[in-house]
Amino acid sequence: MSNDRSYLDQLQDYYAQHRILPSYSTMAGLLGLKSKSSVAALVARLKLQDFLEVTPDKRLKPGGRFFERLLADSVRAGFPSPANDTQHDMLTIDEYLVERPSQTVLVTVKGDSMIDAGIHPGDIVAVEKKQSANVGDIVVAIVDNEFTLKYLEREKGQFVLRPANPAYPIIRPTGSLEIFGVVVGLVRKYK
Amino acid sequence: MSNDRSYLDQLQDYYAQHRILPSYSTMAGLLGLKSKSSVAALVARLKLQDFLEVTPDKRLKPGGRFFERLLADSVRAGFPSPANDTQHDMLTIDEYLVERPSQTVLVTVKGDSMIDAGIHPGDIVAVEKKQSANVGDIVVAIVDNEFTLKYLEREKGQFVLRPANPAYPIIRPTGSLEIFGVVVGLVRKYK
DNA sequence: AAGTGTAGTGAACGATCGTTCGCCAGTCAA
DNA sequence: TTGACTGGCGAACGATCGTTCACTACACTT
Repeated sequence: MSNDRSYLDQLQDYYAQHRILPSYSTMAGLLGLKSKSSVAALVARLKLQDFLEVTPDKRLKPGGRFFERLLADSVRAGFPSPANDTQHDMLTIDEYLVERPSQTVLVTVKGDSMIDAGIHPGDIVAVEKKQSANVGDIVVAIVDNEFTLKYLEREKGQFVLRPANPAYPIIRPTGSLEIFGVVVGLVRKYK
Repeated sequence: MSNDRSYLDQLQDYYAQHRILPSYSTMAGLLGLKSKSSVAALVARLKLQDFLEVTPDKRLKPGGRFFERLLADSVRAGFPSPANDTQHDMLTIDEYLVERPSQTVLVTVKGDSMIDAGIHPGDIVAVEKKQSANVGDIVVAIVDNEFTLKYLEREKGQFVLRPANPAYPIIRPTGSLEIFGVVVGLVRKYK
């Protein structure tokens, strides 16, 4: 039923507060239902719509569509136009950017060698640590014992590091190229 | 023990995958521990360090520091530094970027009118809602009932909206200028 | 060598979990 | 009016949960 929508809303609120899903009985209390079996039925319905899933060990977890926000939320927030392109299926920026926390490090950008890629000095990039990268990726390589942020490109069968700034030279590493990780995200704070 | 750190890493990875915390027994399997009581002890330790908390109904949930990320120095801090002490710089992206959550909205950038400011289409800007802004700020204004992302400038005593792209014209609003909010942050996800 | 503290083990226990089933009330179409 | 459908209720059930406790193994002190 369409009532499921408001139930889902409350679940989303709970999740936003606690970052986990409640048990069936606390769900019942939360949603105003008086029986766990009602909750079970609701959960079954939400699972069918991909709002909820279960882990391999049968624990309840948010599904693919769980983080969809209602258009009404935006409208309520005072948006003048019903532009759906302002929608975000996102709760926190961290979870949006970082998929493998244990392998991810934040690095403050120094210098303007990647300025044409929209990466400014002072920006913070999220770097996922791994040795392999694809051509075209923005990578953090280790050159002269320092982090270097560049495009990874291939030139005559060799990997090179290309800055996004014509004032800087392409770096052609002698011997092997030590790659620290791949840039998966960027964060900039203004003011 | 410093081993707790690697346990926490695995917990964070699990959470990033599933968006929930596992039960003690699946934790044991995940971490290579053979007893739930080991997990209980670990959880108790992590709770003391504010990495984990419990909800009012005694469910385990991520704590305040659960989403902290390592902020590496540009000079080779030696990320694989295993035993290096606990005192690394930590940063929580959301707290870093969003200071007033209730007043802040995320908006996806459309068009390339701010490209020279390093704001690309598809990027997400964090907008703090308020009517007042300073000259030089990047603001979200409402023009013709649509959002517009531009620099706020002053020209002959009048406010104007200046794009960061020579291909676009400066917008000189007729009458008053309606400002939706000020851009306080930018987020970009690669790949 | 004895003592102290710190993970980790393994078993037991009551509490809580999510499931299941029968039943009820309202809605809607035939 | 009947019958099918839907959402919710309440109770019962076995499975799993997290806790607790006694014990082992190892690393440091002193």
